[in-house]
Amino acid sequence: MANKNLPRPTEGELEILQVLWALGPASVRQVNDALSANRSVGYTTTLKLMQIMVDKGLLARDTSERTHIYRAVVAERDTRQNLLQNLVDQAFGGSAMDLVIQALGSHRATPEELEEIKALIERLEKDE
Amino acid sequence: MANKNLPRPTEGELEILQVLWALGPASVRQVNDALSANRSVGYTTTLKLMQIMVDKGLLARDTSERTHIYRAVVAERDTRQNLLQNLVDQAFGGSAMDLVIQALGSHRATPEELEEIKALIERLEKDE
DNA sequence: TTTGATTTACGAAGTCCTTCGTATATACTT
DNA sequence: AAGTATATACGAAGGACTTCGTAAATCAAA
Repeated sequence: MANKNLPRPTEGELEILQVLWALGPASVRQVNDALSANRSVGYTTTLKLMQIMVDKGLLARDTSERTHIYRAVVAERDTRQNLLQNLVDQAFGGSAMDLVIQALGSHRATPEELEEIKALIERLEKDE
Repeated sequence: MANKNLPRPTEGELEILQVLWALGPASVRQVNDALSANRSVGYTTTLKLMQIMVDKGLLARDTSERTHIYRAVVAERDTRQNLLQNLVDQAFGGSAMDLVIQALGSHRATPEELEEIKALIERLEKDE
């Protein structure tokens, strides 16, 4: 029975998760190549971080071949949810709606996005 | 001209900022008492953290009396904005609207809040 | 086969964050 | 005045995070 009380990923770990969410299961080499497209990072740095993430339970790996294949254990949506909840609690006094209002007010949204949000609100109001 | 490139506050620093935003300028004793209402924290721990925050430019202090009085240099709204932007960049691929949609969909909102958000959207649509 | 490339494992350095003990100075109380 | 309480300053320990060097094993190429 897997323990689902996984730790919140750090910034560096989040970068690796993004890559694995995009690529699916991948080797250290593949992840490091993807990270290297954005910034300079040593191969063993990426390796070490991914090994630590396995220890933490954030990643799992297949070691049946010489080149180990890693995959994300945590889902992107769940991770986003945890980080969101964390920010709401820490900086918005627990009010997710305060966060929504500030995000809406300070970031440019396209008309399509605004329509999508309106539709979502309609649905929420019906559920009440 | 003050340099406004202030660092992102840590979790512990954010707790102290919340207190100072609520109380206004206050002593270490007052801040520590407020923090102690929620969790056990030593007086010198709070003192040290607040001194570090002065070094970083997050707080300013009046040392004209024996008991120094500290105040937040950064505004609550600006800090929220920075943390929000950070989360959007790190976990939502830069899309603030993806964040809004996830927050709306996964947190309970009161009808009043939904009305407020709808009104905000109406205003945004007129500005387009 | 020998050489070079790739991969994993291990450990250690450096930084940042949190926490607290101790020393020193100042104010208050009796 | 003596002793107690309160405040600041300083340093250091411990943990977490990031980074990388080096060693050992495996594979590929000359």
